Amino acid sequence: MSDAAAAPNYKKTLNLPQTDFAMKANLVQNEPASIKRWGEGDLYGRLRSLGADRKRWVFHDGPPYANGSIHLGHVLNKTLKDIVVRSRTMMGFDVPYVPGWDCHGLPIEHKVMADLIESGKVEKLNALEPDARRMAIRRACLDYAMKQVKLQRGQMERLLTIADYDNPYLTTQPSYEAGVLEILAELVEQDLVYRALKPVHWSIANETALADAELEYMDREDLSVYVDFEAADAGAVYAAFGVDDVARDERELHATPSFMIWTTTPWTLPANCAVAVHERTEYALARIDGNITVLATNLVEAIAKIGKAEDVEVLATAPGKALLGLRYRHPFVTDVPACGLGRELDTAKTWSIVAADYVTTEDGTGLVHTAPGHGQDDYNTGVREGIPVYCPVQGDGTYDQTVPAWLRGMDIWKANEEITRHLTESGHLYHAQRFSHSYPHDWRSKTPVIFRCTEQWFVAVDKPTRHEGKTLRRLALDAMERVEFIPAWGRNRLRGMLESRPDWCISRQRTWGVAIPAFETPEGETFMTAASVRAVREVVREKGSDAWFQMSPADLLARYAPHDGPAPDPTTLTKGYDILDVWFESGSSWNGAMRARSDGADFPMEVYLEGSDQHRGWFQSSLLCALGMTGRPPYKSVLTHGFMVDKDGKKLSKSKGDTVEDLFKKYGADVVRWWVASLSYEGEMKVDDEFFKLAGESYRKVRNTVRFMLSNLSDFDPNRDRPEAPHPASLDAWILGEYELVASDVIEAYEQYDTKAAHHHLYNFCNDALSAVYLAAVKDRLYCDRADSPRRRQTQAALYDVADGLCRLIAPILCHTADEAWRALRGIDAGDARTSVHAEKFIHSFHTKRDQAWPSVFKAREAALVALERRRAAGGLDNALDAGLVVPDPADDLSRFDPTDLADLHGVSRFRVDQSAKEVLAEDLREEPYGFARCDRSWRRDGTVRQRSDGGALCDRCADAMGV
RNA sequence: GGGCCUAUAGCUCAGUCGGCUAGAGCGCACCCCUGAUAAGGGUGAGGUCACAGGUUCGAGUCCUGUUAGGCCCA
Repeated sequence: MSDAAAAPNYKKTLNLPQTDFAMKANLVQNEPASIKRWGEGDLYGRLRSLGADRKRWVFHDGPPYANGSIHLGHVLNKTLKDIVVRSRTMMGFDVPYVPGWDCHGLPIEHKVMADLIESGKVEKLNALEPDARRMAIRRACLDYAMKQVKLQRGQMERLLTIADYDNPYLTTQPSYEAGVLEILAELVEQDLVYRALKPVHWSIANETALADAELEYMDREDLSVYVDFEAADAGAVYAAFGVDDVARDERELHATPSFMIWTTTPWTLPANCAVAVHERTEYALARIDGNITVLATNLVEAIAKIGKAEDVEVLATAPGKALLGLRYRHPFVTDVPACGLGRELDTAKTWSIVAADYVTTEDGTGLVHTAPGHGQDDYNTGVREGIPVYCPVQGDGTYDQTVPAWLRGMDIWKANEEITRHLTESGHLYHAQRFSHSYPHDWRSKTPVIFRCTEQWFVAVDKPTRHEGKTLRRLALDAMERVEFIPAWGRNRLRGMLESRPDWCISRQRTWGVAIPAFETPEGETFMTAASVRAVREVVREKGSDAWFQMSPADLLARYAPHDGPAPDPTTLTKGYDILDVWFESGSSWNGAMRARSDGADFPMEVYLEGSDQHRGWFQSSLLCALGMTGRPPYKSVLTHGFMVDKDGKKLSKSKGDTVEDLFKKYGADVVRWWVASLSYEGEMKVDDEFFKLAGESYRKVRNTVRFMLSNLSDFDPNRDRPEAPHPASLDAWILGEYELVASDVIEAYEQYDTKAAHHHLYNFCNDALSAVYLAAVKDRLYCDRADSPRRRQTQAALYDVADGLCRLIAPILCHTADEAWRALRGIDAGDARTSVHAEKFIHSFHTKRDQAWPSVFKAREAALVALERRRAAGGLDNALDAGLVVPDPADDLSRFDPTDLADLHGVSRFRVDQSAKEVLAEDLREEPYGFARCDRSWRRDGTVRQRSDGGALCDRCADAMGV
């Protein structure tokens, strides 16, 4: 009975772990096999066919823009969506998921035009008739967009997302375009669509409006002028500064004050209609070399210096708020036409002081020259205040006939000098100087662009709709109360934007999009009614939006029925060439994609899930479109996520870091998804190579845990070997109970879209409950018991159930690994593409009965492990199997448990309960007077160890297993 | 400049209605095992809860301000 005796090598007699499920995941190679298998087995189609008796839960994909490779933002968004879709499916819902792409719009047109210019084809193009030219551009755009869709689709599939990729919705599909025009018709019918002026960047050289992407900012030197606008009512100005008539007399303030403005575009002065101040800025009534003028207090000194003034005095100060409503006289204009289509004008406000919060005192005078026809800010102010949106500049850069005679027909750049000279002569000019600044230029002609008002189409948000007579804004604000926002602050954010948003400008002067089907009569009247839009819609439904560019007005209106109302003779009409804002298109997806495919059944959708930038974009455009047509919001819930930042929390630079494809190659999609699931997506998320490495390590922990379970089930057949339900005090009952707790936590987390919590619970279950506790404890019986011992089979049954349940729980996140593991567990043939964990439901419970005293066991265990560690540190007792534990049990909780189970739970050879003990005693079994020998096979110390017939020293259990 | 949001251990995150000594995991240190082995296990050290005020018997939590950062506007 000596430990040192040469004993047979028992390793081969153990039931050691065995599995084909590799420790090394090799995701880069194996994930594509899963994708292929899911495709061959038509997983998406099969999930739909499962859905016959399931409740439908419709997820609606926001369409990414079809341009370029997907980036980390797409990875985040698509992974979160996929986790939602897969988890809701496994909860037992029918969750269709139609992916979409936003295919129209400027970025694509821009790219295509740049390519055409580069390849020299643009000359040929320009020689074509306008419609033929537009069609040539459109064909090139469509071609480009389809390539991008194909590229992105492949990358999204590589991310292991499941969707109806063979049947996506594209904003270029005729049926989709018809759905867009349907909404437009509904809005037109309610008289919500109107035409009005709006400032745009305008290229004089090309006589066209430009988009932001077509601008290049270059330095330019302009004449900047400080101009005095004479007050219309001197007394009112003094009063605003608290200087009453008595005080004026006393201080001999008889001069008429002026308001001093500053501008770098003197050519816009003829269009001046107001002066803006900031309500909270302090303004001074100052005397500068005899002239009394109003300007921001903290700029008085600097401006006096610029004009080389010698005598400067601040007479009084007042907040900007006090100046509001004061009138002034334009230095050379006496009449402004009442222009500003679509809005009532308040002519009394022309040439008065108004408030604007963009006014600063960083440069200028603190009083901002406001020409609503020539600037975005100015325009917004003009619209808000009801002052004219006056634009006397024509497309060729010359003034029209509404300006003073000396300016008519003059080129605006020449006018800069002329106006300055005129102001000098009339005594309105305080100072003029050259000023160098960054100024937008036309990217093609390299000439400076101007802001100029053009006619655009708008959707009114403050006009009554047919839905209880409420305005779109009112409907939208009301809807905020009914929609669920995750996180909740999304509601406030959207509400704030809805409260302050202007009417929606839905037109663009472009080619790549759905044309606004407006006609013009020979008299210059616009013809667009609900019926005419619907007539065109029917043509578009069949032939696509190309029809607008290919067909005559008469053919486009062929479906226009007489009872639709009087219409102009179609043969006299000409077509308009504005296209719809792409946000109007994507905002119609609930109709053009989802309702169209379900006969109207899939509305409203359960959830929209996009980045927080979409509060301004898709969440809002979808909401307005849906409310306008149906009176209802298109979604029940809005879920938003934040953006990626670098490891220091700074904005992510586009050029830095790995591409998405690099990530798939370096880590595999499951690791990337595991990382995404761990993020606090509601805020900013830090991204760095280091985090993917960490995610890889924690992924491996999960994978190894699953692998260990699988490897101990190689000889287990659940149909053949499953015993009765485990005893409540057994380890197996404990782990099944733990599984049920984690399943409940994880499923609840999925329900609440809390991927981080799901990730956390899953990882901790693998790491703690399984790896550190249960699997460590049951190793001995799995390895050393007779293969078919009831105790071993009991544990295998628990392992099988837990592995089965766990594979399902991780499936929405680790969709490749889960399927691979689950198939290994079930022994599914590699060629069988029709079986997948993703078609299964979550397992909530095994109806396990657990002993109430388990918490006491783990409380005692904590103390016992500390005692054991102390004993080890004291020296001589390194191997826990040489140790025994004597544990106090004052409440008599532990006696119901099997001492062997408890010993296994602590990794020791013997566990004894002593009700009277005060503290845990870790004893060295080698010092036992009776001699606790070590079993050569199980390495445990046990009173039953004896020399056996095969020459080894074995415990009874091992002797039985060996049959000796 | 405005709206919305974020800040807790070296890192990623919990922390409910304001209430015991602020918790996990990773990492780190030390140790064990060598029959999960490019694995597994144990113990331990880490925090002025961004900063400054305020409310309260009591504040990580509520209020105000500041700083840093993000999204959207301007």
